[in-house]
Amino acid sequence: MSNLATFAEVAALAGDLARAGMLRALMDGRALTASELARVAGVTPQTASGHISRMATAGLVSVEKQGRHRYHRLASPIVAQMLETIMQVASGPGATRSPLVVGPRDAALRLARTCYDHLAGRLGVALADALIEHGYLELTSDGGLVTEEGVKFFARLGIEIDGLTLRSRKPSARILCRPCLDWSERRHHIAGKIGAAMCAYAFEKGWIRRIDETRAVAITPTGERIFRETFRLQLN
Amino acid sequence: MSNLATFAEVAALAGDLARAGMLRALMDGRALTASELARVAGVTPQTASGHISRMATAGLVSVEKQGRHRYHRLASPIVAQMLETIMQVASGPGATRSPLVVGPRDAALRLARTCYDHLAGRLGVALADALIEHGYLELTSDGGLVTEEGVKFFARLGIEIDGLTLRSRKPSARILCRPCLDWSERRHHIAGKIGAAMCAYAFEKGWIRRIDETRAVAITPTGERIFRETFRLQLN
DNA sequence: GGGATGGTTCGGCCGATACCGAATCGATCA
DNA sequence: TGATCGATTCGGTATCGGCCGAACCATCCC
Repeated sequence: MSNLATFAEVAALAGDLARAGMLRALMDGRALTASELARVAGVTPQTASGHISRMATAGLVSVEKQGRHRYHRLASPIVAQMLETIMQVASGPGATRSPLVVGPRDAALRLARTCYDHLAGRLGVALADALIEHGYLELTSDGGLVTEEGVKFFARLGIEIDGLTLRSRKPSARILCRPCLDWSERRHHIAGKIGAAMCAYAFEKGWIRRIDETRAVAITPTGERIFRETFRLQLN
Repeated sequence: MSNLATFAEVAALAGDLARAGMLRALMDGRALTASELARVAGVTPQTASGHISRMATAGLVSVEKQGRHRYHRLASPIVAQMLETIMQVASGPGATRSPLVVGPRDAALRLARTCYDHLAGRLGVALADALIEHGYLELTSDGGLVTEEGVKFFARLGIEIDGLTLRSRKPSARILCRPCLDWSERRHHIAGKIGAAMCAYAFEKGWIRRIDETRAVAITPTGERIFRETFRLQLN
């Protein structure tokens, strides 16, 4: 087959608790140093170094030297998608719904966070709901579609994709979004190109900002207004 | 998080060579007995039994008792999609393109096979190419779309989805296909609802049939004609 | 019931690997 | 140039988990 050994190797890499922690930390698309990865994984730097080099040779993460630091990030969106998909399976009906104490930081994560390059959490799900509600977007389990009204809506906002405004494309000819199951909400939110573009735009316009360089994001007063008035969504 | 331990558990389950072999064997959507799984994995029945029970409690496979046999299948399409995605990462640029001797059975697999519930191999890729070529289908990395012409084409053939003919649906409102990277061709073929429907239809009409109860399928003379004349594709 | 077949449980062996301490390499800064 | 900090390499230990042999349970058939 497509080399079963390689398949097992990749899965096994994600199957170690320490490495899984590192990969999860990289899920937001940012690059982290080896020591940061060691810290999030709860292991010593030398152990982390070994893990990282294995993941790098397997093509899971890419390394970029910068002075005496080494920045690591997920090698490609495919890897992020793989991790998401494994999460979906792990969150499935078989998963033991452990009550699990929810700390304040976890609460922030549940409210809004980045998921590789797009938005997730209550914000992400509510955004998806609102866009679908108003007929700007349609989602199925297999893919998604921006409607003609959606094209106009995004164009009005000035959201660009691949350097082109949506307006310049044939409306029905492009699939730009992909549903992505949310682990905290267990509902779909918007990934794919449109998801990434919306997320980037929200950061750029100051609607949201990162909390302490984590995956969690806070909604700014401006964002609060925009999300309520323009997107007509209410978080609670 | 969405319980990191559960995530690692799932990945680790796929990360063992014997279990990976079993999962691969189940990828075509059929149900296999414990002994069959033991054989494909190259382990003794008692070892296989342990593997199976672990995968069952984790929600990767489901078990169905039938007399003194136990039939195992992938617990859900999500699991199949996870395996596919891991394959994609494993087939990535980092993968050692081992020349790997190709046996006759492997050759059949490369020509045409099922991939969970849809068609893959040269046939699957050629089919996707032809449908896109004639404007019946559009694919991107994030999803796919059946065009209006495609809707008419499938309706003419009589292919139904979810019990409804495609005709009865609004053309642009449904995304029914999902690209799925082919490990042998390294190109996309058609998964999702439309992929599953086409595959089932091809079996039903006798265009293709299974070879020795494996994933490999043979193209019948009828199928040969249909694929050439109706779908206008040439395999070689 | 007795035999055959599919499947599972138990116990012990053993190889793989995650982990850390200590030492080393490389780059930055005083 | 020495000091510092990030990162890696090496060696040794301990644990985890895959594997099989043997025994046991369940179902079907004669």
